[in-house]
Amino acid sequence: MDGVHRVGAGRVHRRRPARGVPRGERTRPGVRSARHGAPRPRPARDLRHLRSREGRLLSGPALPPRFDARSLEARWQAEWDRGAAFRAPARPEGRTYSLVLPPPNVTGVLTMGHMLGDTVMDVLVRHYRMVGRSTLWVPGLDHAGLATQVEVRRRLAKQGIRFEELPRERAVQEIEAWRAEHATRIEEQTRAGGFSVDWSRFRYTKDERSARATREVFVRMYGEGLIYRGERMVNWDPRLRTAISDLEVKHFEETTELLYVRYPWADGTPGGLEVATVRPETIFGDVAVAVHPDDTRHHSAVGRTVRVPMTERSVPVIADAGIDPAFGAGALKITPRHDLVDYEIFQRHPELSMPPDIFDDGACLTGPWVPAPFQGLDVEAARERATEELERSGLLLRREPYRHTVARSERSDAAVEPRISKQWFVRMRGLADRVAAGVRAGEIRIHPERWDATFFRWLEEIQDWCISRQIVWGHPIPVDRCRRCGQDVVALEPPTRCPSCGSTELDADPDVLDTWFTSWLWPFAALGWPEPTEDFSRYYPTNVLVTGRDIMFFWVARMMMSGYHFTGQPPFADVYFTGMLRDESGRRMSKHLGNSPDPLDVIRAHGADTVRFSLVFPNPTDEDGPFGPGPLENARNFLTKVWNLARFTLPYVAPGTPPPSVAPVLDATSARENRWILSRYRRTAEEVTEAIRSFAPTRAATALHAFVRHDLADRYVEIAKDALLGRRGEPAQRDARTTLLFVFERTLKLLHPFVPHLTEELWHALPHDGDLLALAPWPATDEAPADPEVEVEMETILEAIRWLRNLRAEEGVPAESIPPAWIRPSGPEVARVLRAEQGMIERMARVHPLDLLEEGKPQPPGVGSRVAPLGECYVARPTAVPSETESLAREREKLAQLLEKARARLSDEGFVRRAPPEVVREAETKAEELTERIRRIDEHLKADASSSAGP
RNA sequence: GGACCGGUAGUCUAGCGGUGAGGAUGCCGCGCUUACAACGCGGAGGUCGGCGGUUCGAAUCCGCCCCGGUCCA
Repeated sequence: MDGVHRVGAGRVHRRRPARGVPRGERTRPGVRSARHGAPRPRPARDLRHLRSREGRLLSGPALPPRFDARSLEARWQAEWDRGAAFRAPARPEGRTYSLVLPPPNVTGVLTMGHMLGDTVMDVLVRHYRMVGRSTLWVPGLDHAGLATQVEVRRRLAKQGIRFEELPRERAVQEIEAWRAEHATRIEEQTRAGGFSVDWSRFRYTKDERSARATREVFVRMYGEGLIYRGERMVNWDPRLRTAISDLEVKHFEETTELLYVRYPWADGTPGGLEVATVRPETIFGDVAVAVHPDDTRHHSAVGRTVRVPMTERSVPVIADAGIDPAFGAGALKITPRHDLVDYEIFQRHPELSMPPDIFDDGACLTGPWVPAPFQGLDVEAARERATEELERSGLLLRREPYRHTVARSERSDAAVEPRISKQWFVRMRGLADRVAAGVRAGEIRIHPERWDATFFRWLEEIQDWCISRQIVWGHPIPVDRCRRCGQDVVALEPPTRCPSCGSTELDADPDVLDTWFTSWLWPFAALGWPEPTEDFSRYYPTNVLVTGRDIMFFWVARMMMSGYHFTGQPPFADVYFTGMLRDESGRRMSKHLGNSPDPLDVIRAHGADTVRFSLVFPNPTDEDGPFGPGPLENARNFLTKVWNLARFTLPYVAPGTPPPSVAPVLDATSARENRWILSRYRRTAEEVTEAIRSFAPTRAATALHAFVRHDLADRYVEIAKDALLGRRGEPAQRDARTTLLFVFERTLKLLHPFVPHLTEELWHALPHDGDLLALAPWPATDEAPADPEVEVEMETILEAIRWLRNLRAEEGVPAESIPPAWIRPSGPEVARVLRAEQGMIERMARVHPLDLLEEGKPQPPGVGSRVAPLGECYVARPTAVPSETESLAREREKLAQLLEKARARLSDEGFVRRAPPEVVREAETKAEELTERIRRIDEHLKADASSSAGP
């Protein structure tokens, strides 16, 4: 039976009970067993656990000392599935909360970065689900056209197959095979994380419905004039032989050689123009040499003609203000087909005509203008050959190393060849303006806000988007071209004859669409658009989009454009950008670097909850931060703490105890710690709720972590033990038990969005109301009373405990001994509180008896002392120990410095006159308090000196 | 070349005009205590990147510089 868990078979209902309907009979915690942890190294501990386990058996069902994350998580994931807990209702009642999971690329498997985003989304979704919203989280997958084709091409190359040589159909088959493998892995990874997506709504960007949406959008935009076909300068990837968009180009600093080449005068006069270039192989495409009109060095040259080196062609020298006179010798060769700047200059000079292309699709020299010896050479070879040739002919004046930026294709790493080419484009200006206006108006909010500026700048500088790709894998461009009259036919259904000439000879456009041309429709296409589906009408617009900053422009901005344009609404109300994870050596984790571990391995090793928590705490989810053993261990320790809190709580819950439906009602006679922990709980509930709703998951997790560890475990539980065990009478025991159960149960609810599996397990071990914690109501934040007075009082008490413990440690009081102690309170209020909780202080500080000294009474003999803000503290010394003079003197010095600072401020006229009165008063009080404490230290020092001088 | 973001103990962070600059982790000391050694208690550790300025008062606001990162050309 070892390791087998039974979770109340038949207790989990298929459906969430309709709201307002009384819930079914309360369930009792099931009996469960679990594998115990690995054998522990120290025998002493084993003994203790044996004892504790015996104790548990007497008081009811026990949780094992350690939890087995793997079996526990698998079990609850199965329960959630069985209960269809995350299936969004087709006809939601009340408010909805919806979002799409950024569909991961089928290119590979998920990285830890995906886990981060998914965790943030799940925190939001689970919270809003518990709040009672009808939630829909749509999972999906992106066909990632070019990226996937590159991966498959690489895999085939390893088998010695050239992708380009495969027939189109066969190529698509290969890619489909790849997709099938990776889709499974990606789903497995997502499931392992326990993310509450609605798998029944799963979509793929290349399924039939996405194809329809894509086609619809293209046809519509073509009709509106927002899509056009044109001959323009594009980024050409010569390795993949396709155009790519501006965003798919990355710039790198590289050092190459700058050549100074003489273009001889065409009329044979000696000399010529000195032209600097890093690309001598493009000389064959030159149509002119340009200089700046104000450049006096070249005034006489303008209008003359020079011979293009290595050719017999002559070209004019022209003047253009676009030339930088400081570059090289101030003269630039103009190659309009292969450089954007040159192209722009060319367009300003109608006297020039467009030359033929000198490169083929693979960037090898070709065409009528290229001399025979250069025909067929690739860029590298041609550059080398041209340099040699120039040198040989004496036209190479000099060469020097030159640092400049080189454009490379993101996918293939090949140097991008700017090239004039006929492609399909989307007109972006109007779309971008609508988005900018929407974001400015607050229709969409970006979190963290600091990314606004980056976002707007890009929208302002936006260029038209090249959407056609000369590859296999993608949605076909829905255009047919008439072979007879050349007319483009753009229609939803493939046409049979040309509408203008009637010809039936039509050729489908061989190109496919950029993958983002489908992805940008995701928030509504994933909900069924353009069909008027129930999901679309009820769950669109979505509430939030969570993703990495790296696709802010690729995807997020474009989704906003398409959302506004096609649905008339922003696709989501909030955008949240997560940070990037860094590995142990501080490098960013990325697919590219291959330094992200497989999430599935990490989850198997540590458990999904541990991984999730380590991703949100302590490093902010919206900033780059480390992921590795440190954060993981931290999270694991915290979860163990929660587990053990449950083990502690359970024995105090008598069989038949009802679930905590309301906060315990505690009057002023109830133990102070109970009122205190309720108040602290309330503040935590408020903070957690507020933080989640303001997209600050880390702040919420931090608040929970601090509350659980410091307030609940370290303080409340320790203080309340006596009462819980019944040593303080039955009413006190009842109060403590009710309070503990309430606070712990509610804490599990607050923790659930972060660590769903563990909390689900523990919640079921306690009295609870409902079938699944995942569907339980989120705690109302005003359920428990806030009691600021008690919080202040407890602070004083905890301070006293801390000072006494500190004294014990510093005076070398043996751990097992319980010495007498004294406090001389600094005021009546402190005295009142300390007197009221003398017993608590004694137990917690391990002193006995604790007496409060009145003002003027002498300090007891043989004690160690400290002067704390709340008063003087004394603990009997174990034996004769070294004088405390030294530490007291150190303390005095510190206080004296502070006092000096305070006095300096108070004697500053500007401060007294201009600072707000309450700040001045505060400073005065502080100075008085410090003076008093120093006076008392001085008294001690005097007494000490006289006593050590004595016998 | 143009911008943007960040720089707080060994590490990660909170604070964003008035605090004795919080917390986590790591480190050191002590371990009594049947929830927990994956733990408890205590401690040490900081010129808040540097220099100027504004202010009665600056980690916090402004300017310049240095370092790290990112985006755009």
